[in-house]
Amino acid sequence: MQNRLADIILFHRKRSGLTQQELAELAGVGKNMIYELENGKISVRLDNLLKVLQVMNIELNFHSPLWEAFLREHSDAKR
Amino acid sequence: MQNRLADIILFHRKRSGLTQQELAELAGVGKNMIYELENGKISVRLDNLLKVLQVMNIELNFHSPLWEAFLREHSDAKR
DNA sequence: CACATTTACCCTGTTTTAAGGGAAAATATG
DNA sequence: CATATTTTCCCTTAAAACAGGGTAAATGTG
Repeated sequence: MQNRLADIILFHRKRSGLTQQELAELAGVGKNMIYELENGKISVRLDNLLKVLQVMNIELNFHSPLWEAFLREHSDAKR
Repeated sequence: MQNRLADIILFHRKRSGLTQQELAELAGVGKNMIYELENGKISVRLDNLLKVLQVMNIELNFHSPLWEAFLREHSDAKR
């Protein structure tokens, strides 16, 4: 389970009952891109990755101590 | 705050007191790449983005209902 | 075990990112 | 207000991703 991204993609695709080809078409990318993604390539383009994630309802998020503190400060305005 | 990634990068860079140039050098990418990242370009290469995030201690993670359920099931072995 | 489907992995041409130089515009600082 | 620093954005060249075709290997299924 070292390369997480590849696993997540594969796992979701299988669960969705899609072939690489079908997922590629749904996401609007090439079939090779899906294959490479599932096989550990990390030099893919971010926009393409995002398309694939969207199809399978996978959310992407960032966090760091600094950013969380910032968000906390600025969410006070909401409530 | 529509384009989150750009904001996160900018925010962290400023907090770190780095110029685009310096961040680029630390991450081992070109200066233009940092500029573009901070200005909403999302067709950057994932490996380059990861390098930048690492320098600033920003974690990247994925989540989806399916994946969380899976992790929960398999974390039982740990305890 | 035969057959159908899917995946792995080649190859080709096209398109795009990436790096880094340069210089004007914007911003910071004495 | 003058000057130094930083950012924006143009240009060029090289490297790499991308799409999609093809086919053998692997896997699934009757």
